Amino acid sequence: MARGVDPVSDRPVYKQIADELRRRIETGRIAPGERLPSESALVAEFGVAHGTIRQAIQLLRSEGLAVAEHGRGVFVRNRPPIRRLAHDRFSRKHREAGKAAYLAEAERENAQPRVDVYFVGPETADTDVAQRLKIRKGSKVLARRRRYLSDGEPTELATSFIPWDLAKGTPMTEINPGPGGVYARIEDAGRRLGRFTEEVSARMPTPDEARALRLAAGTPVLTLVRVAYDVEDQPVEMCDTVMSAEHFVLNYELPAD
Amino acid sequence: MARGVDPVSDRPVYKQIADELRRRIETGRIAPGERLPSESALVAEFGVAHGTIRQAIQLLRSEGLAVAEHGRGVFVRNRPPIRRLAHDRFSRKHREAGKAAYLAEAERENAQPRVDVYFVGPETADTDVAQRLKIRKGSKVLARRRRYLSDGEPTELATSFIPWDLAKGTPMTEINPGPGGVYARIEDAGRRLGRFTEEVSARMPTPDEARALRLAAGTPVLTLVRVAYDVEDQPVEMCDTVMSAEHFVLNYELPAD
DNA sequence: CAGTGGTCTAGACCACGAC
DNA sequence: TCGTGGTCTAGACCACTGT
Repeated sequence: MARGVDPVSDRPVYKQIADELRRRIETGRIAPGERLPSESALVAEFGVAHGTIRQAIQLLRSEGLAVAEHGRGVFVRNRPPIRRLAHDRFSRKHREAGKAAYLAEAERENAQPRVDVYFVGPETADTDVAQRLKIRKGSKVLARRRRYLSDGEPTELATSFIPWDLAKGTPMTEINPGPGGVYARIEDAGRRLGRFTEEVSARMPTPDEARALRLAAGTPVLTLVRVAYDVEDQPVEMCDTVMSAEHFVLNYELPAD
Repeated sequence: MARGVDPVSDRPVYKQIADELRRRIETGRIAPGERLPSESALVAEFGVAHGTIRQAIQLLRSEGLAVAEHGRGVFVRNRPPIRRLAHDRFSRKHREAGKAAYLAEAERENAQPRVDVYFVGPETADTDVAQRLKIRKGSKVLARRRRYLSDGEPTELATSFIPWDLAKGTPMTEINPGPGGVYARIEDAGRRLGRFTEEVSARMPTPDEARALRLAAGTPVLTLVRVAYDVEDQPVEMCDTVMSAEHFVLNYELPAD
């Protein structure tokens, strides 16, 4: 054993090696974006087996400190710039200016926005959707499944559900719902919006989500379920969102009374 | 190779085994809380090496589907009941009823609340704290570091910072700040609260956080930074919170205007 | 092509929990 | 004590990236 690892310590060797590499990253000795020594170099340096080095690197990857690229090397993760969702994201003034929320946001961030629309069409409401929209399970709803990208990098998967009676025959059923987005069309249909509720949580992504968001292993997702209510407090839309946690900080404001 | 795994497939064997086990979990063939077959049983069943089985199980653990207990076995994770933070968490009516936010919450959940106070005393503001409290970096602040538990299970780590001029000589500097909590004492000091902002994000825990919250490997944390402002919009407190993501759903309400 | 990370084997020994 | 998961070795071969 060459340097830094104590084979008789209680702490497993692979964790000691991870500690040492983590130290190098945190002190900037290996800067963000730089490559770690290759596995074989680390085998030589620490005098351990290939598998042990891989365990150490696996640990750093699960901590989100490093990303491996097959055939190229293991690199120190450079944290991408963070997007901030303001609490006025759904303010009427943006809708009236003809901007959907994500466009208003992208403009503020000077990022190139893109939306991949996966599916727009009728589906039947499952238990969760039905409960939140206060309709019967199995009722027809309009589903809009899409992926948002910023400067080409996927940031967010979103699915909206709108009661079919409200959506049918309107531009909501089109790929592009027009200026101001779906919320503007809901107001066009005479349902003035009153409030939104949002439920935020976090978890590890499913394999599908990790692929669609191009997430590195060990990156969690933020999940957000938003329900829009009209001024009579009837739910008119719900939106289920899965976000790459690294790209987002969600901002909220609460009154003290 | 016994069943289910195709050694010539593109998909690595360990992933195929993880797929098969995931299927058993998702279909309920192995119910939440139940034990998976032991590693040696799986070695026999799939006809692969020990290390390959461990890779498969590692994958399930990183997805949060299974937890390993040394010497006992690997168990299907049973999702714990979820706590919900209402948006009226900091309403004046709770404060006036003499309840700190977490107590009002625990009461609603019928859970046994506990707080471990790690430290209460003066510290100097770092860049982030100073910026949010609009004070000079290095200024003296009161820090209150604590851990919240619900029915004995740790759920949340929180650190509050209060400008020293506001806190000194008040019960805020005591372990127990009295009925209604720190926010009630801030109002006692003549700074009526006007609003709160909250910033929510998610990430993987540091090793320290994982230990203090007794997190299973592969469980992310929600982080929340709250700043309290008085009616003159001066910041009076900030609170940095790290929560076990499994235990929390954060609820917010947004106006449409 | 050489060098990188990714998968897999066969075996050894250790540490923990329950009986 | 026995069965469980955890660590580690030494070596093989594969898949991807760059030149």
